[in-house]
Amino acid sequence: MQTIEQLLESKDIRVTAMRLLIYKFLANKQIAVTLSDIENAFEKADRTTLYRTIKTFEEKEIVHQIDDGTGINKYALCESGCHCEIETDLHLHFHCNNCSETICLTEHKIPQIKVPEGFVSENVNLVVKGICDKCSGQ
Amino acid sequence: MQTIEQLLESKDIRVTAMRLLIYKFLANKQIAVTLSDIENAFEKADRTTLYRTIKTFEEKEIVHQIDDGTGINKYALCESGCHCEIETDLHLHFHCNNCSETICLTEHKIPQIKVPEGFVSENVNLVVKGICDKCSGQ
DNA sequence: ATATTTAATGCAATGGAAGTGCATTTATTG
DNA sequence: CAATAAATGCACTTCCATTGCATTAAATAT
Repeated sequence: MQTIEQLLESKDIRVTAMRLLIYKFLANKQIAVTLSDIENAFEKADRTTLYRTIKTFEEKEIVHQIDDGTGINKYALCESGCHCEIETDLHLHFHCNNCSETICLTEHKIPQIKVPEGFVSENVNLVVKGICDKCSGQ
Repeated sequence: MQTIEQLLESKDIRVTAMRLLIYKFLANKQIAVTLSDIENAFEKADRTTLYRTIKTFEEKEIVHQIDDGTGINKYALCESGCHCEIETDLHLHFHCNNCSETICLTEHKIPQIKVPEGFVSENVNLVVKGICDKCSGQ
């Protein structure tokens, strides 16, 4: 079990108080969050810092960005074993039309998609929209 | 073979010069277009008109909106037999990382996606990114 | 330990795209 | 031809993403 500090260092990310806080915030969330979500959680911090922290995490593959079709970028921590850079490991995301939450369905891998002759597939984005378990249970 | 006028009327859309032009513009494109693309093609027209025309077409199921992950909405004419409102008929889209064009792969239907217990799937968005046939042929 | 260098943070501003309210023009109906 | 309804054009607004630059904090070299 490695500490967050060790994890960041192993990815060549300098450890700062802000980064630790943001990491912990993401770790506590089960859902993908927007920059605004983070902003609201850290009102004392500047939005640019939060933005750049997330971008750093993304580059270093600590988080992955999710485009769930709402037009607003969301982010979620990569899990251990989440090789988001490898095509065959992509999981899908579920966006709830009721509560607007976006959830990583990590265990649901995206099936191999065939593309026509001449096309080269590098990446796949799959978002299922509907009603999530919490909302459908009402 | 019905005329564009007849098509629009059959969908309860009033025929105007602008709408005919925009329809023809879309029909001539093999790729999905952004509002800016349309704007550039019709510099004399107001952006709002183009925007609302596209929205009208979308509501009446003349075009479908595509979210290809670039953050910019794109639109493409529905083909005959493109029942974009029916989940099982969804086709996938291909976004070229080289030329940034987005193409409807109408013949490629999206496989049935299983979601966990309690989740209700209403809609699926699948975008494959990579290199398109034109760019890979270089 | 201190100077030097490098990276992180904060502030201000910009730009792109989506969307809305209202006045005006154009088309449709009585 | 008058009355009504919809389409168009203009002016804004809002929201989010992104960048430049000055400042502060951290890491490295001396």
